[in-house]
Amino acid sequence: MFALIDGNSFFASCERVFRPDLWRKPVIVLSNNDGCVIARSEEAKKAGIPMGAPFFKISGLVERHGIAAFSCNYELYADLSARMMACVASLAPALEVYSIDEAFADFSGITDASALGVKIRHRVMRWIGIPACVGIGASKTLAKFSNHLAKRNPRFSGVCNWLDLTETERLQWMRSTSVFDLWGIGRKLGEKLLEQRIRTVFDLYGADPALMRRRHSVTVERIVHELHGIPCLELEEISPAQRQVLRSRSFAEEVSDIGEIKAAVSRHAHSAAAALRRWNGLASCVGVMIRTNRFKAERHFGWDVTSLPAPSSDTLVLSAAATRLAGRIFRPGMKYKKAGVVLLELVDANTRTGDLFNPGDSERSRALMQTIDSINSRYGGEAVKSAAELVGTKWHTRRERLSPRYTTRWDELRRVDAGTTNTGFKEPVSPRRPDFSPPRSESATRA
DNA sequence: TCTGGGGTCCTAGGACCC
DNA sequence: TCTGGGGTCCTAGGACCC
Repeated sequence: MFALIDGNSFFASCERVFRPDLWRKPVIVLSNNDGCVIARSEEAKKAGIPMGAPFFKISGLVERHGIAAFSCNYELYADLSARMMACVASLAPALEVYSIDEAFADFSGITDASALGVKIRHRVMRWIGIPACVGIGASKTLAKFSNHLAKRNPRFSGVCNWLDLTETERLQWMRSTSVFDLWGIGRKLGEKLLEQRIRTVFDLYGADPALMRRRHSVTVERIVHELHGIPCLELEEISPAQRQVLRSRSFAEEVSDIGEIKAAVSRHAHSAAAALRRWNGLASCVGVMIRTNRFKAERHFGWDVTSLPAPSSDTLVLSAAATRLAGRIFRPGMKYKKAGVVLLELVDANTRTGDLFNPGDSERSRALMQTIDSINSRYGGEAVKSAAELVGTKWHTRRERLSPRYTTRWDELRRVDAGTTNTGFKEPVSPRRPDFSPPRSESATRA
């Protein structure tokens, strides 16, 4: 038996944790460069904000409905996510953290799964301040589907256990849900299924698994089995080693100066190398991409890869290779809008077989990287950076609506002045959620 | 004016091996 | 005249996920 625990409108909910004045108000979170909508609270959905909408196209709607719009505060979300996962793990030890806002749990052998689901949901709300839903089923796909139902139907109160439903209810829910809403069915597959008159989850449930494999792929066959409660996917408590690290960002403005392009590439190389060192990895290859605005007629997509003499996690080595590539693919006169760095063919530094003639990163390099990492972890990600990154500002990312990193920076802590009248900390105007409201003392402690 | 970022998996086809 | 069978590895492209 599997459970799927999923934070509701996760990024939007994170923005509300320290802003009770925004409870029950429409909230949206924007992608990097304040580009598109990537998270919406229920109220924002009701106001008609579509997922993925470019911000500039909906700014009228935002204005009219008084919607609070935030730049993406990834540092905050990652920290609240880690806290949420630890909280879930306190009740469900066998956990697979599937994404920033969801986790699968092994519920096998649990006598009252629904009660445990309710308990998890309440604890996550009480301890972290994030509303979550729980779906329970005999396969991951059914747990996902149940979670989907729990999110959309108030009658489940946030927890849906497929095993508790009657056969009639199950068929009803499957008949009334589009096949596009299933985990693993995207736009293309959904359209192909539609051509064969497979419209609802029920239609796919009734399809022949072997035929689905022949017509589509083994993944669709698995979904059919999983809908019947035959699990084809296991809980992966230990995530397999990462195969690549990619860092890329759009620029606030178009850039045609090679110095500025190299500054951006250098930044991404530093960030990617730091990510690599976090799990003690080494990269054998480095790739660089630069791209003009994809919505304009004049286009150039530059891309090249190089392999290193020896696998490395040294920021200086990786960044030198990356900026060299950038110089090679750059075309003078083009206006670039995005740059990225990829680290490929990753190996684990602990288990790698060394090369007699190419020892790779020296002791000195390792010590230097360790020092940089500890300074950056204490004073913020970019406290130590390379001089190349100081060139230009057009390539910086636009983030005009950024909230404080309440939980990871001392100087951005939520400030509460006790005993004064004007605290800047507004109590929620509307009543709180009745089943969730934490006791006053606890919410004060959290803040 | 303005349009995101970071991943993985599966399949088909070609190259190559014995 | 006649020209097999079985396998792996790699890559590109497509599709999916959040």
